[in-house]
Amino acid sequence: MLISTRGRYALRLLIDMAEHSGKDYIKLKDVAERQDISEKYLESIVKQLVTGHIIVGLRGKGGGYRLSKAPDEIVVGDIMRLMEGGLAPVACLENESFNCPRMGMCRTLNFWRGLDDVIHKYIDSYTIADFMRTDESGNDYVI
Amino acid sequence: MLISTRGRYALRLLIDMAEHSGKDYIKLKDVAERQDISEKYLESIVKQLVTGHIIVGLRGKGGGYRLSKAPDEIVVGDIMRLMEGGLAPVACLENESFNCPRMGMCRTLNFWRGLDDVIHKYIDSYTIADFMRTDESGNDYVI
DNA sequence: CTAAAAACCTATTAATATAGTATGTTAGTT
DNA sequence: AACTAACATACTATATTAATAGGTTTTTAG
Repeated sequence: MLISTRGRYALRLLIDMAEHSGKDYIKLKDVAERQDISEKYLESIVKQLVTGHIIVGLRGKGGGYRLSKAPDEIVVGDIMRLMEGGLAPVACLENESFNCPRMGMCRTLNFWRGLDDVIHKYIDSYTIADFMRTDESGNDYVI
Repeated sequence: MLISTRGRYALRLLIDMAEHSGKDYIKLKDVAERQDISEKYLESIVKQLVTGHIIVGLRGKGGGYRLSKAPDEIVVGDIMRLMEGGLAPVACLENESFNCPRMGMCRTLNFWRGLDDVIHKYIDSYTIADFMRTDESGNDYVI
């Protein structure tokens, strides 16, 4: 599994926030309810997004979260890399610490790099805006 | 991690077998040594490849394994799907049993399907022959 | 000024997958 | 008959995932 619940939930959360953004801050409780995701689990996801400067939190009564930039500036690839801590399809590409001794002579390394490329290219071609409802018909489907 | 050691090792094993194939059957012990992979662990991988009709085993002295078809007929995508048991990048696409209740209204499903597509398209564009050494210079690199 | 609300923080846990290891048994060759 | 190599089954340590639990801090509203 390349993408875990953290990445998927983060995406749904951000789309939800983008669609419900107005003057007020958005409460996690509301998102959790609408998206049917455990509020407590969402908290840990949201924390990461705050650290990554994707969203901003405001404490206290009347507080909540808001996006730190426009939906069309939030690249899905950035969210996934943030939430999953990298997105390497194979261990060889994950980090420096792996440091495979076969690196220099490996026949398959470039193949994996190519796979890594197509994945990042794809997810970097989408922003949160691409997932938002474009009309007011109440149509929840993206065709 | 989309691809585990099983998928990676299977690929290296098949490339190794393709390059060392002659009239004799290839012994697992030799592949394990050349590739520096535990022979016992390779056994479990090889078992899956036999079941999947990618390679054929011959018991007894002088036995071993051989490819069941030409290297350029062995598609890497088929190997990965066999070894990893599917290759879904997200749980939603994995199997019928997951059966997400949001399937019908999910805003992100098509995005994940697209990701799934680019992954399969990429790995299906390679065969074992693409990894084999083309000259006799002893050059182990694929540029 | 106090109570409520909401973000923020830290620790724990059940379940599952991964990457092997260990110990055999069966079949076929020399 | 001895040897070899595939084939088979069971076990294990470690890590990750997907949460849950229970609390603390900050801020606004009444």
